[in-house]
Amino acid sequence: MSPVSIKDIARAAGVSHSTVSRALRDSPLVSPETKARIKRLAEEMGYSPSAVARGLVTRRTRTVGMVVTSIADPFVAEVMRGVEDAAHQAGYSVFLSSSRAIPEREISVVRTFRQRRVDGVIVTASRVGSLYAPLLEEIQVPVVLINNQQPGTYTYSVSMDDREGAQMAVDHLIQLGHRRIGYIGCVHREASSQAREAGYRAALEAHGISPDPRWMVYPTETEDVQNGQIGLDLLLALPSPPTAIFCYNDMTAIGVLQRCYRRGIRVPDDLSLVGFDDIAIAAYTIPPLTTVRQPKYEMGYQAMEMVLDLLEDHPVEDVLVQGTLIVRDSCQPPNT
Amino acid sequence: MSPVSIKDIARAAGVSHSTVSRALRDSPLVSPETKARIKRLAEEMGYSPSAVARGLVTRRTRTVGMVVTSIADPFVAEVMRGVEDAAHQAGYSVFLSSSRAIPEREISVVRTFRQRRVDGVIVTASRVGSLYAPLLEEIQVPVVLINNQQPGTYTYSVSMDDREGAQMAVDHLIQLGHRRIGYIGCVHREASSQAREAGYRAALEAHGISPDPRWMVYPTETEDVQNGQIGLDLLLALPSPPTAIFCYNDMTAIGVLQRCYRRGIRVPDDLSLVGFDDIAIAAYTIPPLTTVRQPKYEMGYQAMEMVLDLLEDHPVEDVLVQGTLIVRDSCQPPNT
DNA sequence: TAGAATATTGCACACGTGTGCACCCTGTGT
DNA sequence: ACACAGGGTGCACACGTGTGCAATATTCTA
Repeated sequence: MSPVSIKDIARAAGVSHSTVSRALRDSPLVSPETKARIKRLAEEMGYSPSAVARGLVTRRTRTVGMVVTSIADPFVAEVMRGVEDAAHQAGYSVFLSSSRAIPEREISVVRTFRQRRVDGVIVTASRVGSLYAPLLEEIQVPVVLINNQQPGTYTYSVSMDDREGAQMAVDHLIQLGHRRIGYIGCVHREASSQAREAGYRAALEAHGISPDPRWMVYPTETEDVQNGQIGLDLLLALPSPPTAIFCYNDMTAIGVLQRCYRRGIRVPDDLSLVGFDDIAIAAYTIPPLTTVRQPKYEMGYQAMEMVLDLLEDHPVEDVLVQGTLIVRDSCQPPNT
Repeated sequence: MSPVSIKDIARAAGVSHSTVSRALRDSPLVSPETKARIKRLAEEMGYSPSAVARGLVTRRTRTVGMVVTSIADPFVAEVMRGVEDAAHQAGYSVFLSSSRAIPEREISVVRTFRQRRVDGVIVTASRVGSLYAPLLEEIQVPVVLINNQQPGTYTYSVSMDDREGAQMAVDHLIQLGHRRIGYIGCVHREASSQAREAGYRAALEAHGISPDPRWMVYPTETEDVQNGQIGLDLLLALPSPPTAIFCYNDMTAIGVLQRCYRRGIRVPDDLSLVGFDDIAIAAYTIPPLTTVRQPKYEMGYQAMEMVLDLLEDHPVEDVLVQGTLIVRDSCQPPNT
């Protein structure tokens, strides 16, 4: 009925449970013969050590909690892959919870992780709510934030160099000959959107182009795709509309693509487009999307490694990763 | 340093830890006054009950393990959302692990879950490996398989009616006037691909069309997108190629779309296309994809609910969910 | 051969929580 | 005054594992 414990094995082997415990952990204190006998017995009896009992006494659960705003987000999914791989490799398990950016849910998620005595927490939330930060302090375990630097005693971060990435993207458009370039931002991720806009401006200014304020639009939809659709309409309504658009992210670019299709605008012939993130489908849009790749998997992997380092009191410092420009087919020189 | 326990509270309140335990669980055995006092104290001292200690004594961890083949799969992501929501609502937490269809990894994942003493397991693996099934039996907790019926004492399933869904899809094409309809299958998900093919044949036969064996192709790539690309080439090489194609799933259809774009074939003008799954991007492809929706979120939600029912010894039976035809813009009557 | 060093093993406690049972105290009924 | 009921509380044990220390058995040294 109930699973076999070391006591059961001890009884069967005619030794104390301490000896069994030591034997199974390969302690040198146990004679080779009894060790072998005990191990064989454990195998036969189908013994599976209880991580929960072990966690209770060692005060380490070998567990991390991962909070995301949306499980279905393709960006987040890649990060999760990285986290899970690194965790698995180190013998850790990961709890997954989504906060959906709902305050009460954020609270309950963090509280749950605390009760579960996770050894660390990894957060992939574009926006760490105001009441969220103190919560994370309270949990008393290492916290690593992805793409969200925050001042805090226990919180560290691995994040993307948004500014630099954006600059690369826009620079690419300028090299192709574009001069009027739009930017469709995102109001819900203020920090990163600002940083990308800064990179956008820097690229333009580096080439002596002074950005027209009307080129930068910030639709307020919650769905990125819709932001792209609306953003395109906004930009095309301008007296002399941009010949190229840099989008906050790939989903936004997909919205633009969609709207172009509806309006009969050809990409890249009539309009060039570059995205951000390089999510999986970006390679399969029509046309395939030129974009700035964030090393999502690696970011997740590194975040988990940071947690592990933190747990072993190794010195750790925040990580800033660089993006890569992935040139596909959504850009070409302006046609006039 | 170490978190406060009920013993600490007991000391502060001048009572035994038993009383604290009872007070915090709202036992009627404790007088209202002491109960209030203890609760206030617990609050002040920042008490957070240890789920691991509780799990040890109650022999219930309020935890489930979720195994998926790939975390990044958009289908899986939606299922996970459902599982996590239902779990959260019931006060359960979910461990996430990916098996990547690697046998040794599958073993290690299941073993880990067992050690963690999860109360149940949910598996979303298109293919439950041969050595996988006995493993799941061995774990001694309820197991719910998604889209993968398996005979087994402890395993239940919630799955999609592939045959019916496929039939709807193909019927739709026939109604539009198509007579030569292709099917691009998937060799790596044998069961579901066969079922969808069966639905495809049934639809054709119901309309007196006897399917040409050459209309059904099974590329062997591991990536669905590539299967679509190759599948299209195969079908178009036929003497009189199909005017419409039913794809194993949306990613396959996206591959077809991609290839059509390369080859200058217009969808739906020159070729009609229908997918399967209705993953999020299906609404944003160019053109938006007509497809059969699987209620992914609901399937995950139900799977979790089944686990909960099983844990309370409620009678449970396998679930077969029906798909819905989502008509978008990738189909139209044949143009000759 | 005695004493000491060493190799094995068991005892007992700890981790934090839940719970059956015994105990105490107070109030009530006769 | 006594018996009894019943509410409130503490004792003690359990859950499964890890570990310091003592105890025992074995081997080595002089």
